[in-house]
Amino acid sequence: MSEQPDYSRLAGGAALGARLRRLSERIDRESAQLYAAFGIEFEQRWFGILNQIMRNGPMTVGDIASALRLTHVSISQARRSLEAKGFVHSLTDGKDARRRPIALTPKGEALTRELAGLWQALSDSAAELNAEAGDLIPLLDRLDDALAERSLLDRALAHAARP
Amino acid sequence: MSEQPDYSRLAGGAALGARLRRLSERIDRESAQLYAAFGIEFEQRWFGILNQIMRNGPMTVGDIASALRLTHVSISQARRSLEAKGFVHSLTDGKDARRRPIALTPKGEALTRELAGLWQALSDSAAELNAEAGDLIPLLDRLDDALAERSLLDRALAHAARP
DNA sequence: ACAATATATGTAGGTACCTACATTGATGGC
DNA sequence: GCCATCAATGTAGGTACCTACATATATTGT
Repeated sequence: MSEQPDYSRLAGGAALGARLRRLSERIDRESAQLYAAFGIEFEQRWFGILNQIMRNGPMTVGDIASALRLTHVSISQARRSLEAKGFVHSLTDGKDARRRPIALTPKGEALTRELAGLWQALSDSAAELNAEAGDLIPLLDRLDDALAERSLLDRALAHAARP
Repeated sequence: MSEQPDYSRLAGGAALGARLRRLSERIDRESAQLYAAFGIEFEQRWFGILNQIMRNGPMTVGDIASALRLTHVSISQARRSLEAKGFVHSLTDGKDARRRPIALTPKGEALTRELAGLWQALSDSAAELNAEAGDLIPLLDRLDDALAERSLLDRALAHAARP
């Protein structure tokens, strides 16, 4: 079984989703390995949330979800695990009892300080990869825009109607 | 909560994994919606496997895994569900009893014929998106190459060592 | 005032992958 | 010939998301 070609690569557009997934899996996995190498118990899905709270102070589930363009469910689930580990706690909003803003605990603040170097290293490495790939990121922006303009589903329905 | 900016986009390299994941989730999800819209019970993860068998005839789990650059485990799990639905069946290899090549059943062949139009529509739509994004795919190739050259983990460890 | 509706959050269960480990069968050295 | 090792596949359990649905609280119309 010597060196088979990469068919997802050959397939072009047909495998676009698979390729994006494969790359994101790899990046998430290697990020996890980096934390493990330093003996830090950290889940990559926490990154966006902690990053938001560090920038903006306590934020609600809904606000974090729309900032990160994820569902509120993902944020809610991540909060539960962050809370279980003691890195965040929930505040109460005097005006609206439905809102329970997420805030860092002292332990959470210590974690963000401990991780600052690794986050910088990951960010630098990603920037390096982006440069070696010929500045991929602006094209991801444009793909986001193209999908916002017209969804893949809409496009595919149109193509399927008049093939 | 009017129109928040997309922070994963603003974050540049730091959120590269998250962005790739978000895009792949979206593409997978909308593909699933397309199949559902036509009342066809099809899981997107089956695509690469059926595509390989259609091109090459019966293939083993291991060969499909290396062609698609996925683990044998993913292929093995997908086989189980494809087999349960009656779309594929397992052959025996006279020379090596460990190998159990996966082959299409007549029902599986009928499925591939039924889906040919939708697959073409998805492929055309992805090509259209790729063009609107400024020809993203060659840059994904280069990102794959850059990671093969030196992993994100290696790079991040180096950056972390001398910040 | 209060029902109808909208918003914030949560739970259950699903998806497409993964790592770690187990099992079975082939193969090479002695 | 047979044991050690390697190769092909499978199982258990995990990850970072998701949709569909449920609950609690606020807001709006009459």
